[in-house]
Amino acid sequence: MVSSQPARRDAVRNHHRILDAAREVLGESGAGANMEEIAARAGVGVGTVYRRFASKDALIDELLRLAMEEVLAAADHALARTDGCGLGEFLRAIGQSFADHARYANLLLERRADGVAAGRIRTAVDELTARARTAGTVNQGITVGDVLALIWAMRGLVQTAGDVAPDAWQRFLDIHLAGLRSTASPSDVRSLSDRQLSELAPRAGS
Amino acid sequence: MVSSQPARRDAVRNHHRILDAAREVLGESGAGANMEEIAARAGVGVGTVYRRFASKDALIDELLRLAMEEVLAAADHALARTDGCGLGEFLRAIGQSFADHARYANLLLERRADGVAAGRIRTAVDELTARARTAGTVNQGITVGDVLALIWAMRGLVQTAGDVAPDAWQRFLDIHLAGLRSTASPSDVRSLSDRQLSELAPRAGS
DNA sequence: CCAGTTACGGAATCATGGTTCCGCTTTGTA
DNA sequence: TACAAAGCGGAACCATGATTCCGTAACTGG
Repeated sequence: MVSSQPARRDAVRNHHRILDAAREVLGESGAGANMEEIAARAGVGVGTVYRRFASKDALIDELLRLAMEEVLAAADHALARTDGCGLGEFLRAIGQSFADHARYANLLLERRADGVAAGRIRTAVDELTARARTAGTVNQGITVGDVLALIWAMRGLVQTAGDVAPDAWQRFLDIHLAGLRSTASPSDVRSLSDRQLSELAPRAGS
Repeated sequence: MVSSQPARRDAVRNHHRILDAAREVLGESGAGANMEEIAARAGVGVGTVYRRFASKDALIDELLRLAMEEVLAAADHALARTDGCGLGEFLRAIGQSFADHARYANLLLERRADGVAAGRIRTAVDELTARARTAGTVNQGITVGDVLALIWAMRGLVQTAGDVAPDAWQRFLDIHLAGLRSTASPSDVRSLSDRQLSELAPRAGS
C-alpha cells in the first residue's frame, strides 16, 4: 500500500485521480458502477486501478477509511474544547461530512468500518456526551445511545435528501438538539444497551 | 399481473411464498441476493418466479408497493382522528413499518415509489402537520419539510440499527417530537422549499 | 541521452447471475 | 377417469463486469 520509497510522480497523481473518479462514478451509478467506468473517468486503464487497489472492494474500503479519518479529526477537534458545546460541534462536523459524501455514502454504509476507528469515535462520543450533560446542553437522561441514534438518523436524512437539499440536516439537527435539551424524561423506552452499542459500533460512522 | 379469472390454488400459494422468500433472502444477502436463492427458498424453480414477476426488478418493486400500502393505510387511520395526535400516531406507524422491513429496506430505498402513492403520503403529512400545529403539538414554525426530514431520518436509523435494536426508533422519535414542540425558532436554516419537496416526493416513504 | 525500473493500457479470461425455453406435472372440469 | 389448460422445474443461454496478463511507454538517476 504505502510505498517505502517515493513513488513515481505519475503514480501518485493517478492514485488521487482514481479516488476522485471512484467517488464521482459511485455517486452517479451507485452499486452498479463498474471499474471500467471508474478507470475511464480517471483517465487511466483498468489495469492501473488494479495495481493501486487489490479489488473493487478494497477501493471502496479505502474511500470509507478516508471518510472516517475526517470524522476522527473532527472528533479530536471537538474534544479540544472545554465548554459543553463540543458535542454540538462534532455533530455538525459529522453532518457536513455526510453531506460531502452523500452521493456514494450508501455504498460505504453497507460495510463495517475499521474496528479501531469505530472505537475511537465511540469513545469520543462518550466523552462529549458526558460533558454536554454536565454543561446542561442536553438533559440528564440522555445517553451515548441517543447521540449515536441521532448520528445514524442524520446519515439517513442526508442519504435520502442530500442531493436535493444538502443543508436539510442542519435544521433537523437543531430541532433534535432542542429535543435532547428539553425532553423531560426521555421516553419510557429504554436507551440502547451496552451490548447493542458494541454490536453496532462497526457500523460506518460515515 | 392480476388474473381476471381465479388462478389455480398452487399458483396463488406460490405467489405468496415467493414474496416471503424474497423478503427473507433480500434481507440476508442484500443486493447480492440472486433469483436462484429466492426461488429455492420459496420451494419453487426460477421459472416459476419469472412467470409471476417479469424481472428481479419487478419483484422488488412489488415489495415496495406492498410496503407503501401499509403506510397509506396508516395515513388514512391517522387522518381519521380529530385531535392533534394524528401526526404522532402516523409517525409511530411509519417507524413500525420501517422496523418490520428493516432487513431489506435499503433495497427499496434505492428506487422511487409510485408517484400517486407518494402524493397521497405527502398530502396526508401536510394535513396532519397542519392539525398538529393548530393543536400545539408542534411549534408554529414547523413545516411539512421538517416532518418529512424526520421520516427519512427514522428510516436511516432503523436501517442502521434496526436488526440489533428494533425499538431504538421509538425513543428517538419521542426525543425529536419534544424538539418539534419546544424549538423556539426552528433554527436559522430555512425549511425545505416546495421545489425541493416535490423533487423528493418519490423517495420511497418506506 | 541511456539503462533499468516502474507503471500503464486494454484485450482476453472467467465467474456470476439474470432470463428464456420447453418438456413434464398438477389442477380443474365434464 | 380423461382431457385440456395452466403451471412448474431447472438446464442452457447470454450479458455484464470483475480481474488478470503481458507487451509497451514513461520516469529517474547517472
